Amino acid sequence: MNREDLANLIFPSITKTIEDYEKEYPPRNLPENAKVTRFAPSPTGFMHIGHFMPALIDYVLAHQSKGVFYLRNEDTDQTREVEGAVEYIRTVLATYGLNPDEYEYKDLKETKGEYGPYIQSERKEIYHAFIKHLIIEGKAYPCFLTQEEMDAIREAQSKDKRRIGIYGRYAKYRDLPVEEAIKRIESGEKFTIRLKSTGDFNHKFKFNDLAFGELEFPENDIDIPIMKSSNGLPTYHFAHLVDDHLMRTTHVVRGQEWISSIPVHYELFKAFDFKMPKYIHIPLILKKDGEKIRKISKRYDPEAKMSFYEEKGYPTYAVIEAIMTIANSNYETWREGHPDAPFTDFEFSPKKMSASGALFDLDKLDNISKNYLSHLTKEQIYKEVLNWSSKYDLEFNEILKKYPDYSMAIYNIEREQKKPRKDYSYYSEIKDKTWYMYDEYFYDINYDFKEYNLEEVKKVLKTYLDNDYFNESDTQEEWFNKIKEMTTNLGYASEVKMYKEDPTKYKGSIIDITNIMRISLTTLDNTPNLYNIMLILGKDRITERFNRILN
RNA sequence: GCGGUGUUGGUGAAGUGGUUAACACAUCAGGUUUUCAUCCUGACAUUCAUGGGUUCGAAUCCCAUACGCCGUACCA
Repeated sequence: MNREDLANLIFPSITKTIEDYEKEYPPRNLPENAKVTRFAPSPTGFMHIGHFMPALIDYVLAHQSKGVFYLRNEDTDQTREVEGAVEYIRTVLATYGLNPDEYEYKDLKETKGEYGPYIQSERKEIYHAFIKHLIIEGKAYPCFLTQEEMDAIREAQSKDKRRIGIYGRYAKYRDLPVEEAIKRIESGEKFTIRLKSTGDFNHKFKFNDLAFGELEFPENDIDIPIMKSSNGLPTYHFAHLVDDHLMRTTHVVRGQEWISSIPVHYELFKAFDFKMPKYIHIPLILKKDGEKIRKISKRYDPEAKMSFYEEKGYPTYAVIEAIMTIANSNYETWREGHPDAPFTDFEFSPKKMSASGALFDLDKLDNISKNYLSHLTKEQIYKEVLNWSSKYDLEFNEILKKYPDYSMAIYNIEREQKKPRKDYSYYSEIKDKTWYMYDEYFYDINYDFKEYNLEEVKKVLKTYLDNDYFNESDTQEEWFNKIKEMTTNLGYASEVKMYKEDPTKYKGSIIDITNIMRISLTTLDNTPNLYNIMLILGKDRITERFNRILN
């Protein structure tokens, strides 16, 4: 009996060879230097910013080289799989405009691309063919170590301060005679398939990472599992090898946490004599937690999840900008020179990527977002808030639908000018800053007139109404002159300067008068320009709101 | 423990032997304005983790140390 018998025993139905698959998935016919990238998430039901960043880079790289960006579903760990996860990933990608060129959406019964299946659990026989090949070649073997035995090994190694893993003398079954292995398998013993490593831990090799530059590692000498006994699916490492080779991936973009797996991947590719793709390991996104710095976590940091940005209502543009800024240090400078260019025009350079992890700065995001929103038209803002509120604030959504023009007028305050106001950073903030403009929200009001006593407040409001000062056709100057007139009549200084020169001569200044009016109309002492507010509110509302206080 | 990798202000960072150590965010101060936001002006690392060296000259080159982070699963 030989290794071929062993291989046939383990994979009786596998008839295709790796050469068959080579032919089935030939090199892609793409322009020179076109990059083939992939986004390969596990379907765990959420999207972490640490996954989104590589996806964004994948997309940029593929698109600016006229290559291919494909989506691969890495569902080899079915215990972690969550229903609807792929659908969710598709939605997030679509939201940010990162639609893959090749994919497989089971729920939609939609597939695109010639290099599928794009779902790992559907590629089982491909992996098996590759594993079978390895077994025949004597480069992989069945291992009968039980979980308990492995735990014991680990414990002993850790106690003796040795490297942990199944290697050297710990790899008990690597030289098991074929006959023996066959006997055990035939008797129904469980086994995993391990790589028969040929590496020497004391021998180092150099590896070039596009982001980190030259790295040095000891060779892998661990007989890593390549096929799980639990479900016959390959481990990540093996699936990476097979899929990225067959799908003709040219560039693998992934988080820095994978850097330590390079020796394993290096050996795996060597075992088949396949060319390795280029690797771009990207920095981790970190989080400052008090004094400590750690990897951002979905559990403790809401901003780790992409849903956070969606719920809060950050424009996708701003999120992409913020992440690009972290990803490539010269992005901001580029953006200054190309304010209207799509981000895909930016020539992404892995070399310009910082090697150390970056703290994600929400203040910076706010700033980017604020600037972006300030340059939208009132129609655009309205449309976006409408869209956002339709998902996250139905009540507000109803009000917006009821008063489109009115709402747009609010958003337009000091907007159509060279340097527009910057009021909002995200859509959920808009309601917080405009609620008082809507009668629907303007009830059960508690006014806080600060240092102004109610009698004085009433006097001001009454004077304004009695003189019928408000006229909707007044220019801002006319409107203001009337207020000045009232100010003087009531014994206040109509110019702040005058008041400052000699405060004893006046009851206060025009600031006090406008503030009293402002609080009366909005309950707030800081709002956009009062003239604009009043113009939008209109005479009836002004009268009604003033009278509310007078009575 | 072992392996890897990193360390320039509160944050993202530029910088590769000679710079006042860019730029942006944040913060603070002053000014403009009817408040706010905007806007304008200014401040904000004598110092590049620490200690040694090399050099006329170092954040930049070399060595050591410290610390951070990642990995070390039949998870990806």
